[in-house]
Amino acid sequence: MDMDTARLITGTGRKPKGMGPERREEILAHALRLFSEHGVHTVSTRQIAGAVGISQPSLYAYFPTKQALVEEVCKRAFGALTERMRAVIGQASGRDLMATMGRAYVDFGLSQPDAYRVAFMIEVARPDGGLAQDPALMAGIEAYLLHREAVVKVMGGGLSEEAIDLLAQSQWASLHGLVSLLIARPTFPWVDRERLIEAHIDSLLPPPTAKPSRVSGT
Amino acid sequence: MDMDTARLITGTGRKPKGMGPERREEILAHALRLFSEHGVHTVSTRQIAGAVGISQPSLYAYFPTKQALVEEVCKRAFGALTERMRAVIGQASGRDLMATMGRAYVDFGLSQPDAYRVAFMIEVARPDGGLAQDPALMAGIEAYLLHREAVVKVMGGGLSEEAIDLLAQSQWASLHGLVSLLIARPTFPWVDRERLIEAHIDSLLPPPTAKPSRVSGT
DNA sequence: GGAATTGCCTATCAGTGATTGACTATCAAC
DNA sequence: GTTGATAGTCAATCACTGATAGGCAATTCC
Repeated sequence: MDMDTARLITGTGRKPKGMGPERREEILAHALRLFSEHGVHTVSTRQIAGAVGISQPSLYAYFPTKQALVEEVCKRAFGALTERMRAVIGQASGRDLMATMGRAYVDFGLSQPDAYRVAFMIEVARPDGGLAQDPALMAGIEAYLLHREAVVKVMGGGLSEEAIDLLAQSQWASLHGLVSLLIARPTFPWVDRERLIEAHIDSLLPPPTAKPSRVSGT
Repeated sequence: MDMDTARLITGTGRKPKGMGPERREEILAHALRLFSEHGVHTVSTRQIAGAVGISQPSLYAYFPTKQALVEEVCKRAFGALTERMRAVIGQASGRDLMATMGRAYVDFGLSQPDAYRVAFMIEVARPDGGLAQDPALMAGIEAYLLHREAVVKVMGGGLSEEAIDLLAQSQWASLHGLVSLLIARPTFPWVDRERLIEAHIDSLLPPPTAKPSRVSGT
C-alpha cells in the first residue's frame, strides 16, 4: 500500500483506514433515496442512519451537520445535470442547440425529480434571518453558466454581457418554472404534458424567421 | 348582548365569549410577521405564542396544528393576490393587462415569499409514497384561473380552449419560475432584479407589432 | 347558591438535530 | 508479543420541536 506516501503527506505516520470513504458514499446514497422519497424535512438523521445500518451519531463522523449532508447530495445531483448539458453543448448548435438544451434540462428534471428537487427546489435554512451561505448554489452556477454559454453560442456576439445574462436568466427561470411546477403539483389539471413542454421550450427560442415565438404551439 | 341569538343558532345555550376571535386574529398577525421575517420552518409555536403573550399550548385552542395556522396565513395572503389580480383584470386591457397582471403576480410572490412558498413551492408530506391531497394548491388555483381569464381577454376568441390552457399554463410556469428562483436562490448573482422582471414579463407578451418578443429587453 | 362552560396554564409526551465520553478493532513501532 | 495511537462506532444525553392531558380560575347560566 501507499502508507508511506500518505505518511509523508500527513506527517502523522497514519493513513485513513479505507472504510471511511465507502461509508460516506453509502450514507450519501441512502440519503438521496430517502430525501427523494419522503422529502428532506421529513427524513430524520435517525432514519438515514437506520437505513445505512449505523447509529445516528455516527453520521456526524462524516458530515458535521445534516445541512452539510443535504448540500453534498445536492452538489452531486447538479453534477449529473451539468454533465448532460455539457454533452449537448458539444453536439448541437444554433437554434437546435437551445431547443435540445431546454429539452435536456426538462427531461433531466422530470426523469430525476428526486435529484432536481434536491438541487433546485430545496431551500437551505437561514441561520438568523440573514441569508445563508448557499453551497448548493455553487453547483447550480455551473449549470447556469453552461446555459449562458449556449445563449452566447446561439445569439452570437451581438449582445452585451448584461443582455446575455438577462436573457439566460430569464430563460432559465422559465424552464425551471415548468419543471418545478410539474414536479411539485402533479395533480394540477395540466394540459398534455408533451405539448406543454414543447410549446414552452418553443416560446424561449428566438423567432425562426419572422414568425411570432408564442401562440405558435398549436 | 346577543347571547340569545347565538343560543338560538348554536342550540347549546352558550355563546363564544368574544375574546376568542380577537385572539385568533392576534395570533395570525404575529404569525404572519414572524414567518415573513424568519421563515416558516425556523419559527416555532413557542415563539409565536411568546409574541402574542400566551402559552404555547393555547395556540392549539385556535388552530388544530401548526400546519393549519400556516395554511390560514397563506390563504389570507393569497386573498390579497387574487383581489389584486381581479382589480387588474377590471382596469387594464390588451397588452397592458397581461403586463400589469404579471407584475402583480411577481410582486406578490416577492413581497409575501412565505405565502407563495406554501402555495406553490412546498410539497405536502406524502403519507406512503403516494401524493397527498393538496389544500395549499386550492388557494393558488384561483390565482391561476384569473390568469387564464386574462389570457382569454387579451388573446381574444381566436384560440381553442386547449390552446388557451396551453398558453396560460406556459406563462404561469414561466412567472412561477422567476418568482420561485428569486425566492429560493437569493444569493445567486442575478442581474438587476427590476430589469430581469421587466424583461421576463415582456417575453411573455405577444409581440406588439412585428418586433420579436425576446431579445428586446435592452 | 350550584353547575356548566370558556380560556388559559403547567407538566409532559415523543421525536428532532447535535454532543459527549467510552468502547473496540486495527495497525505502526518497539 | 506488547504498547500506544487512531479510526470507527455507539449508548446516553442535551436542548428544542410540535402536540396532548389534566387542572385551575373566571365567567355565565339556572
